[in-house]
Amino acid sequence: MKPSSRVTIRDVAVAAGVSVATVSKVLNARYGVSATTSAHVQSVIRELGYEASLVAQSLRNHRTNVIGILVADLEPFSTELLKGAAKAIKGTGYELVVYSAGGRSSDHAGWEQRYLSRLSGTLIDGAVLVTPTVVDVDYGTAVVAVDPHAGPSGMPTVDSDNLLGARLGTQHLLDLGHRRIAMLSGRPDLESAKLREQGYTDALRAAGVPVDPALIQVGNYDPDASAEAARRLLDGPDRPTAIFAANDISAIAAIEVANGMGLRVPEDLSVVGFDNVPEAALATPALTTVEQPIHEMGHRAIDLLIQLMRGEPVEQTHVRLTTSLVVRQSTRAIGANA
Amino acid sequence: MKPSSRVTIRDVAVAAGVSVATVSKVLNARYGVSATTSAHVQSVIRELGYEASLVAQSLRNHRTNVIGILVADLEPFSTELLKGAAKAIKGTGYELVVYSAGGRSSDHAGWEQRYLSRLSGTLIDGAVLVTPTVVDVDYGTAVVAVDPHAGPSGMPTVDSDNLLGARLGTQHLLDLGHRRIAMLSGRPDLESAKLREQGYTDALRAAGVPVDPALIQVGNYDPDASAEAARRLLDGPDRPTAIFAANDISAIAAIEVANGMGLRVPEDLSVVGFDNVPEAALATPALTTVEQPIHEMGHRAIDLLIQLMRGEPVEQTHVRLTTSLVVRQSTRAIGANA
DNA sequence: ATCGTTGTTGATAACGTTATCGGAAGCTAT
DNA sequence: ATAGCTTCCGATAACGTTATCAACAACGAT
Repeated sequence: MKPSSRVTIRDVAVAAGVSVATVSKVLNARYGVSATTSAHVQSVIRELGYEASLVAQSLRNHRTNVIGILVADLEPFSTELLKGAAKAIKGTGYELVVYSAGGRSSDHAGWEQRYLSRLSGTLIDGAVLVTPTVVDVDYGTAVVAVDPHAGPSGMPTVDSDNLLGARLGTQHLLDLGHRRIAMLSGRPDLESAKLREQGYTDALRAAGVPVDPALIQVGNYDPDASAEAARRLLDGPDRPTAIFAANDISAIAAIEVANGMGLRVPEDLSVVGFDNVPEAALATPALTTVEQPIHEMGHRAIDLLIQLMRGEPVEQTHVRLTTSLVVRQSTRAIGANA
Repeated sequence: MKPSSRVTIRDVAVAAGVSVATVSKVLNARYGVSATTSAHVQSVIRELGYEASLVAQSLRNHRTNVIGILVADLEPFSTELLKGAAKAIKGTGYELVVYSAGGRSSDHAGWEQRYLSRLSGTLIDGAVLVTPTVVDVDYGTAVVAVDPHAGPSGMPTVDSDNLLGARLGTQHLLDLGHRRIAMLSGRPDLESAKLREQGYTDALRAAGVPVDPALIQVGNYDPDASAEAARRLLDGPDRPTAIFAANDISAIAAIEVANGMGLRVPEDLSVVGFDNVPEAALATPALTTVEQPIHEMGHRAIDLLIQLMRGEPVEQTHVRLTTSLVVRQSTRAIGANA
């Protein structure tokens, strides 16, 4: 009745009256143990509820059967990705560990490098990095980057067609008759943000609508910064009639700001987001947005990683999935009445 | 140019021309290293990109600063819980590890026991168990159970008021005039499922509506089993006009079955779910459901766990949060036309 | 009787890290 | 000059596990 400390392999050995080496052999079904001892040891293992320490195992054996998913934070995008990854990992025999330092990541770029150094070689056999900032390094382990900040490079990546998606989102607003369309852009240092902004300007130019730099404000993919940027956009004299936001979180923040200023969405202002996280559908009004197939991105990242870990040849190391428009209630034709 | 293997503390020591002990002292800011050596070692550390192995550290020091969240699978409920937990952990200095064996858990009950044995003592200082089946054991580590299968017992727990929630959901259907209300129940071995079923029967009895055992079918919290159960319910001659499902996944499965049979929701059949995961709002029609404050459950679980780990006195070891009804589009007054 | 073979078991090193302890060197006070 | 003190550094054990190798017994074959 004092199971206060872990039961180790040594406890099992003592209880069974054998050496730790023998217990280890039984555990790993190694040759060289008599049937009777094996049975006895197994019963002791069950009795004590012994389970080998993952940590000690992985320090000794450099192969664990664990895949790590390294995220800066557990926000909607990364948790959706987890669902897809979890589905992909079923039946593969691998286990999944998600690691997050919980927001401490903002202290410095290169968090993924630190996490990876801390975990790779021991604990995990391979890793999926979610929106990493550094991808040009040669890590020791098998690694796949999802939505990397610098775009596809040497490292295997999975991302989606940000350029197309931004064109679709902007075109949707153009089709509804909007001409003063603002952009709530993402973090300027990230490839995805650049592409989304470029898709926006491309669509405007193709439609013959001049691009007004004053209508592009940085929201940094962040709710607070986006709220401020939205305030700047909506406060001016010549207010835009629509906002294309670089992600759903920014779009939702913009809607809140608009409501606070007495503007109704979509009657007075149309808003389009990007990502299609579940929260987009929960917003009021439900958000029209550009969908990234996040589940599939997680699934494909795991598939690709497992191929790499097994040393199998991979047909393509850069997987790009398509994006599409999801129309909900936050957009409306200009001038249309309720 | 051969960073194929991990850079260890030994590599740093050699490169800096000191012993591993000294490097360790520098890393941990221990007393007994001159300022000049310390600076030199630190520069070498930066240069090599060295980061201490979490595994080796935790094997040696039994205190890591890592909290584990152990889940059977990464489905909507547990991922929502993660978001709340992630918020709670910010600024506490703890890191977060989510562990899942990826569906392998179904092979045997007691997965939480195995996971915990595998990780506790090493790697994690404390754990949050999500819907564990066994809670009466005295684990060695600090542990908090969320939504435990057997209801609150000796172990600290966080759950929500399932009984009240089920009454609310059923009452909503009664208020809409429904009398033949079916129940798609959960896994019979789980406390939460029992309470939800009891809330359903309580509400019916209080309204003077007889409970028909044929209208209670086991959906097991599982989409496939729920689809079958829904088929049984809707196939009969005296079809129910409403279904109260034990969770959102079951409810969504039921809606799909109804659609497949040519029944429209909510015109021909009203459906109420339980949980209010984001997927509920994404369903068509958007699901009326009983909300559990899942984010807050995750937050409170982490708060409680950290208190326990720090040995602080806790006011209450069993936290129960309230549930509430969220009305969306999947329910309608009986006989009402579109 | 001796040898080799087979079957079974245990002692030990190693994985990467940190805490403990002892020792070397430089200094001050006698 | 020597004793004592301080400062700095390195050797080593230990955490829990597994692979390697040696030891040992029993046995049949020569």
